[in-house]
Amino acid sequence: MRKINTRHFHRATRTTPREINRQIVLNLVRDHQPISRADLARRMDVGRGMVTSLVNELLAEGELREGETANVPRGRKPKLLHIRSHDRLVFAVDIRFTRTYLMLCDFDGREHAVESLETDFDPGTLVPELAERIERLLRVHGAGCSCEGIGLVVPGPVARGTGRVLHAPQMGWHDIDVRAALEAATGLPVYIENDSTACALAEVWLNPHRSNTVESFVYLTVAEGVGSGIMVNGEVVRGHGDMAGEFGHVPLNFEGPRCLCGARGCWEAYASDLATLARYTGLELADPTAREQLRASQLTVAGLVQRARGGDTRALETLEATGHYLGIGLSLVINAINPARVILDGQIATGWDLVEPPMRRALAAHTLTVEAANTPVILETGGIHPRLRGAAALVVAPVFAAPIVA
Amino acid sequence: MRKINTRHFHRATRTTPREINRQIVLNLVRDHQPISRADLARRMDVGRGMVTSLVNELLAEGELREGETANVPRGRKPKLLHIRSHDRLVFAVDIRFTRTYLMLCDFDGREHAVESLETDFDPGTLVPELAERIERLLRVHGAGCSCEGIGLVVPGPVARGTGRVLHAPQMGWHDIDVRAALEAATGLPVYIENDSTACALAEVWLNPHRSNTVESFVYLTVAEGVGSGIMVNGEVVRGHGDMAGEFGHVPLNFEGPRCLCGARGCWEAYASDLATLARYTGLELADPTAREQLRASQLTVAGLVQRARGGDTRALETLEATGHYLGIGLSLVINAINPARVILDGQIATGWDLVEPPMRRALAAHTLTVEAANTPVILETGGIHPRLRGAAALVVAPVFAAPIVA
DNA sequence: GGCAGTTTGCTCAGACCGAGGACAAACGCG
DNA sequence: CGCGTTTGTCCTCGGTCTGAGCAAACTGCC
Repeated sequence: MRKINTRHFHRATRTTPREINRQIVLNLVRDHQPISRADLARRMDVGRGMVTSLVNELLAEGELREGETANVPRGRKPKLLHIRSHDRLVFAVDIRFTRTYLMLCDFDGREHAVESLETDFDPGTLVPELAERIERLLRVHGAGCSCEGIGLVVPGPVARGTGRVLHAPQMGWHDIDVRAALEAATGLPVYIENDSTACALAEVWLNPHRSNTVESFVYLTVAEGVGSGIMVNGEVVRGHGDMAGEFGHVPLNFEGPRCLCGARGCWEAYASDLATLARYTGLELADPTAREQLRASQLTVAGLVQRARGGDTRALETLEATGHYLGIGLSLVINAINPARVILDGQIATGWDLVEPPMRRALAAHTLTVEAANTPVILETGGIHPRLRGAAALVVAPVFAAPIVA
Repeated sequence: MRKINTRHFHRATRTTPREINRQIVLNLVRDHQPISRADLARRMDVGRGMVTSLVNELLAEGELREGETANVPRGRKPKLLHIRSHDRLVFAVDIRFTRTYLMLCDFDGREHAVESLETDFDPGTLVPELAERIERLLRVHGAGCSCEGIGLVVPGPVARGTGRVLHAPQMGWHDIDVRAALEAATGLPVYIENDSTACALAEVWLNPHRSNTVESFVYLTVAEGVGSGIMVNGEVVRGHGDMAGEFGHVPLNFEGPRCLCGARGCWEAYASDLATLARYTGLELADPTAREQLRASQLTVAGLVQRARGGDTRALETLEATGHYLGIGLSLVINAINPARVILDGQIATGWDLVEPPMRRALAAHTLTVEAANTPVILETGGIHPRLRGAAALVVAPVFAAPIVA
């Protein structure tokens, strides 16, 4: 139940019903392809005549494609409809601290080519290099195809209106307009979003397996830090200053250990991979030299899981502690948002059988109902890097999104 | 950008544009009344002809009312339009632990009559008594008026689909269907919601003063416990199991003091009125006899504020500590949701000048940007009980809500 | 009082689109 | 080949927006 904003609203015109039904057809084809016109008419509860008219429009626009005819036991054989996806290309770019990843994929998110490069923190160097690679990939793989745009994922909050990167401490970026720069350099439309939010969007827009009825979930990324993308009522939560989803820096214990952000007892300081490794090695997370030592040691959480499985009891205890803290942080997420599920991405997932029991115990202690405590946690198994999928989703989503009315 | 749910969607029909524009007219009149047809046409950017047609429909349905003619410097004088509100009555019912409040108001939320009764925990006794009082009030005050429905607010989560009260520990209710009972007893439509959510809804639907463009805020109620209603992207957050907004039981410090819910270090255990008083008196919150002692002492937070102003340094320190804990809890809310503002209701607001500085310091320490740390906190000054206004909003909102399409 | 200019509210033809029925095409089966 | 079934298209009808045109109402000025 939404209130109509009387300062900024979208009046219905003559063409509004068609825009709405057009998008419904598009989404029905996407979710049930291949599908016949008659089947669409049944699912939409309209006459076949209207479907014909809508489909013809979408075929003319190149959104749909008519495929083979189906074999049915009785009657005329239907011509099946598909989303036109194989010759529509999308670039996904994931800018990270160490390396920047670049994927060329089609409209279904199917990977065509992936490459990566060392991240240059200066946008003046990074953007031209990206543009050059994109142009080359398009020449090599994009024969006879159209390119719909570039999805760009950055490690920090992005201003929704302007597309400027507000704050990316890892890159040393403050209020940088990479989007406009890349758009100018390539001539393609660029969509930008912060990493966690993009992963949540990918879960909705580029996940062929899971049901589309889940309208609220939290996408949690546990790596050097803890990031989260929030989906509520079917829409991403960006917040007033585009700073929502910073669950990594909620205090679990305001008398706890120092976090990199300067505060005490942030969730990150307990449950991130760095925190887990620091606990195992006995190093102090807030100490820069200790962090350097940690990096040099080549120790990873995945390695810790292997050690634990190999009989290293201290590794096991460390992981169990991480599970406990993960549960306390999750209790906070669940008490706040009560999502239908939590999706977890990170190396910690490789040892989930070790981590989950203490996590569930902590969750049970800090949530109000058993249903909340049993909120499903789904491990991200994405073959493709989830963030690249998120970047691709940025380009795909606007095409299928519900029209804005009222 | 919302994805269309292909299992459950709302197709556009011939009448969809009119439904949309009808609601827009209704909302424009509500926000700018009194307003002329010509002015509506200008605001909507349509011809005056269409406005005439829409308005005639709304007049016939009794949603609008034609009032006096305006005095304008030039040209024909317009006939001004109003929402028909004075002869449309709404009952608001607020069921609380000690007493149950009952308000008769009009469609603008203007109070006509208020009364209260001792709360009987047995719905079999409470509902008939409510129905009797509602019938009597309608006889006395409702001459020539229609009654649009009853808004019912309860202290606990409500199942969105069925309207059953899932869990109201104060009342000893578990999975109780008060709504159906009251509907059967009165013959009026009953809308039910939990108290915090209803307060948030009232802020959107029954607040003539504040701008309607704020699409995300958190309504915080600090009393015996800490409750919260969350508004994000213009819609209330109920969560998957209708348990969202339980910020009161997020752990601030998992090694902290025991909370009534059984866990340790809940926000409630630090910042609720009971927690503040316990800290002042040195009593243990988790101990039932201490709680009884506290109740018997007649000490309130408002009283504590007076003592602090009178020079009681320990009262001042206690309030400042509460401010500190309030800030830590709010940092959590702000890191998670990043709302445009926080609305605060509770006795603690009477001493806000004492409480805010330590609150802001704690907020600054635990949020990532200065904008987030400076999130405005607005004190609820509602003359009418905010929860009664929330109950009334439940009846009013559906009339003005945007239609559901796609 | 009469006239010009302005604003409001209403009417009406035209265009767009959904609703629903009619019909040809395509196909399997006896 | 005819029958039944299913698909896809066509066409008319009615609801809604669109935009122009017009009468009504009002002020100010001559």
